[in-house]
Amino acid sequence: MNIVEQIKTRLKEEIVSAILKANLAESDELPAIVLEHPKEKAHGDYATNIAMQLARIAKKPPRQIAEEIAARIDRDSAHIQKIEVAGPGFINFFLTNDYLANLVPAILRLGDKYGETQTGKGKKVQVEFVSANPTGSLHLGHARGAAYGDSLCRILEKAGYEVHREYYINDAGNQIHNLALSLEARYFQALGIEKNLPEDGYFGEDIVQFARELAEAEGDRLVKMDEEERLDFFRQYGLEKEMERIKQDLQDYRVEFDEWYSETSLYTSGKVAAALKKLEERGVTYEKDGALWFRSTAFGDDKDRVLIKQDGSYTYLTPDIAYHEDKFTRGFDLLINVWGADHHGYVPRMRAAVEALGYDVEQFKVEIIQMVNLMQNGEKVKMSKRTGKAVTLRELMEEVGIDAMRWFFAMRSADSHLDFDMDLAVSQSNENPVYYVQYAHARVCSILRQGRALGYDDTEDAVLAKLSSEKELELLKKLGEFPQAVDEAAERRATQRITNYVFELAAALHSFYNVERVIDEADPATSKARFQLMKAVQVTLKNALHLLGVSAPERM
RNA sequence: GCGCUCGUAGCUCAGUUGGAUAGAGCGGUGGUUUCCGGGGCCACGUCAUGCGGGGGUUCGAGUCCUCCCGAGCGCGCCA
Repeated sequence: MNIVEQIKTRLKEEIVSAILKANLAESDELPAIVLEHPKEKAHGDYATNIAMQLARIAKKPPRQIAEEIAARIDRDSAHIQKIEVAGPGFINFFLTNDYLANLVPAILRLGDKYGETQTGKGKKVQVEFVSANPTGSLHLGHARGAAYGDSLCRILEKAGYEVHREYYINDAGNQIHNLALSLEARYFQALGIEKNLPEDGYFGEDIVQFARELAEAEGDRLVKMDEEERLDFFRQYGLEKEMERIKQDLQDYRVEFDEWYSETSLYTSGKVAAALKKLEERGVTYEKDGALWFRSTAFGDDKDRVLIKQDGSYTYLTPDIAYHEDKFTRGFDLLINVWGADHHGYVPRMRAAVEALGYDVEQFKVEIIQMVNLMQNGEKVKMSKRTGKAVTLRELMEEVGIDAMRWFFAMRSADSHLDFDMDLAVSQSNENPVYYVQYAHARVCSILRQGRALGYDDTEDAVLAKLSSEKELELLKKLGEFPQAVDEAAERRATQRITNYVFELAAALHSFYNVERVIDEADPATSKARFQLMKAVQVTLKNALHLLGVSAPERM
């Protein structure tokens, strides 16, 4: 348990024991003690509203209850300097600062591990994200989903969860057939043979390029091939090339996956048939108009859904149900799906399927990633200037940089629409939050370099009680909040909790820096303590930025 | 028509299981420089008829319920 958690736990225990001592409630009717971190500094380090909650049970006015509790708290054992009863019955706790001195050595000892918590220990989470069809380049919407999903995974891991990152490849079905036809047409065209793309084909530059490479490598060998054989080839080839490109884009974007799960494999392994059989056995299917239906309305969906079409083929839903059945049988405690906003209508039927298969819907979460508007010169950018098509992930990486993208996509809650300001993202100025926080890190590194040149070091004994000025204490408190920020971000699946934390920590650092001097040769004892404080800030900033996939440069 | 999401300062957005005087950045104004990185810091104020509007639940509502308005998206035997 980290230091701040220890302090809070101790305080809660002390509050409970005070309530019991005052006979305000029996232990079995006691509500959970909530400690909050008041926004107003004048309200102390922690505050609890327990007196208001007890008003009904104890049948006394909240303020009187608060006074009775406050009087019975053992201040010394809970590191309390002062207790105040305020407002309608809040109890405000002002802590002594002695515990903060332990924070710096703890952070230095933990290093990269600082911020890790035990919250998710023993829980297996599977996160499925991006899962873009392998029929073209990743673009803007995928960029947001990838940034969010990857940061979420990193945060969950930091919070102790065992995380499995997965990309579902839709490598079966119509769209792959269309990909093959499109590639075939482009290949013929590359050889100077006229051939049209199918109406719902894919017109991307990527396919033109693949076809050109193929024409160079293979000449007209494929033209002479049997048509069915040829389409098979193009299906395989197109899929391979598209996935290769997607994987490269994601890797460059600092997004990693543990598993690339093939839809086709669900068919070949018999999992689709097995899932269908399970649904039939559970009595949630029926036949109508020559098709097989899933009675999803029995589980809250708007209408029933087709599983097997009249022509005997499956709908998209069917293998997806098999996929989720498979996820559950792999023993995950929680499944998180990150989907684009255009798929939100699909959520009720998938949830219905999860329930119909006999699983707890609470273990199935869908995070909807809202739309992104690219803004440039105050106007919406509809299409790429270069290609006239949708703006790709690759183009954005080249134009605004990975750090800015990862930060901007993580900094807003996923479920609200986002205006991505390209001008701001590329600006190297204080308007740009990602530069602001990276600058803080670079500045600290610069101080550390100078300290080391004077012989300071992280491991020597320093009198950390020297860190007692207002700015130092604020900075220490902010450093101590990191594990809690990780927990909250994981719990709410809210990446913006981390960007906000990093920003606050950077601000606390700059604010300290302007008032206090770290390296002062006239006062080596204070300098040593502050040097270690700076090292702790550097470690924490770096760890927090790492959760976002944003680099922590030592120089800028 | 139905459903989902959203509506908080001039702009872009935070706001933890309902809690005290609703915040941040940017934009604006004024300070700050013999100083470890001035890409910083500090202050001000706006500007919110108090969180789109009305009603309700509650000791207490931006947060929960309900109705209305507005925006986006979705409503296929497509994927």
